[in-house]
Amino acid sequence: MIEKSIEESIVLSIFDLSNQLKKIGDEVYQKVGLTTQQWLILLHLANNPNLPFFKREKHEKDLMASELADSLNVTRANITNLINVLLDKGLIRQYEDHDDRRKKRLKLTKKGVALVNKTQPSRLGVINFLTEGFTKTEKQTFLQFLEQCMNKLINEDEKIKSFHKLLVDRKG
Amino acid sequence: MIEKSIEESIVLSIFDLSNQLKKIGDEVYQKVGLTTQQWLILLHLANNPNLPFFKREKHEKDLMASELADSLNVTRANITNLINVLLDKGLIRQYEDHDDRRKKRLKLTKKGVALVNKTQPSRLGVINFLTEGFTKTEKQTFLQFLEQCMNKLINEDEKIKSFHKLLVDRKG
DNA sequence: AAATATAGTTAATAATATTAACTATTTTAG
DNA sequence: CTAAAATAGTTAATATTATTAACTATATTT
Repeated sequence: MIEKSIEESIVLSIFDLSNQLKKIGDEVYQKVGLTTQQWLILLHLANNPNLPFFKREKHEKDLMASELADSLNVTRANITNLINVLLDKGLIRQYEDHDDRRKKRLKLTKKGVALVNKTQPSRLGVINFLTEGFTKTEKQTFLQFLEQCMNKLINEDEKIKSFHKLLVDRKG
Repeated sequence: MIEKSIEESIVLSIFDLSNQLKKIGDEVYQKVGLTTQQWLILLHLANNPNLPFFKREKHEKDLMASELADSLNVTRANITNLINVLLDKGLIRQYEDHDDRRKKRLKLTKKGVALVNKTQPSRLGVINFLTEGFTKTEKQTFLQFLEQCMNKLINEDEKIKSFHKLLVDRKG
């Protein structure tokens, strides 16, 4: 019998919640012909300051595909495909970086900006509805908690893998 | 320019964190030939009390495929595939419900139980490491927060869709 | 100057999941 | 009590989402 644990409950709930949010997101964005991943790219190009990516690192210049790959935790090849869809739809445009001609930087078009602006109120409406009833302090603690988890996952990679070695070494 | 919002930061962080956790999970479970989804099924069949599913509803009898589909938020057809892999690996077994012959109930085999037990310490090790440094009270508040979000997503479906109608109705 | 690294793309393919159609059984409603 | 609807599971075809590996072009390092 596995024991109750707040910590495991939290992690499993985060998983579940993220899943549900993604499902709902997919349903909504489907109406404008996008997937949640494509949508996230638009949010990045809109410089949404609430994205964890922008909390980790500041960006002066427009983003490029490899930075999006980093943030979304997928391959560059995958980003190429996602970007092509957004280009086709005229939501973003691409231009070459004059300082480094390997790089292509990405920017929302007017149409892209308009779409983000149009959807932002209903996005925030849902988000505020979901999270209402907690104090600002509680929410801040909550956010710190999430950010700590993320930092550890990113910066203490080796420590985490050491836990898993227990599993693999004495297999069977 | 999109404004800073704790609430949006939280939601985007949950998304990001879940993603990272899934990636790490996939890496680890790959070593025993499983995916994160297959792993989650094992956790369900082990009656892990920390799964949101078991907090929402109590289950006396062994689970069946359609209940897993509910919990994982995927189609039954998908569960059939996932289950077949686990059956092939001898980690679970299936038996017919005598009261309702449409139903097939699922159970961990000895091998399945052994695998869950073997991996639980390293899973909990990582989880405790990630979440350390917060008080029990803070963690409880956090969990309540997550559970509130989930409840609203599940029970107040219509309210949420009403936000999105803003988006679709005045399209363009 | 040569070797290595970075950015992006392409083609083939893997994985993950969905839809639709079907069988079998049970429940509901007239 | 029967006909219709609902539930459980499966199968086959397909969609989607993502990865790997090989490649070009450019920049950086040694």
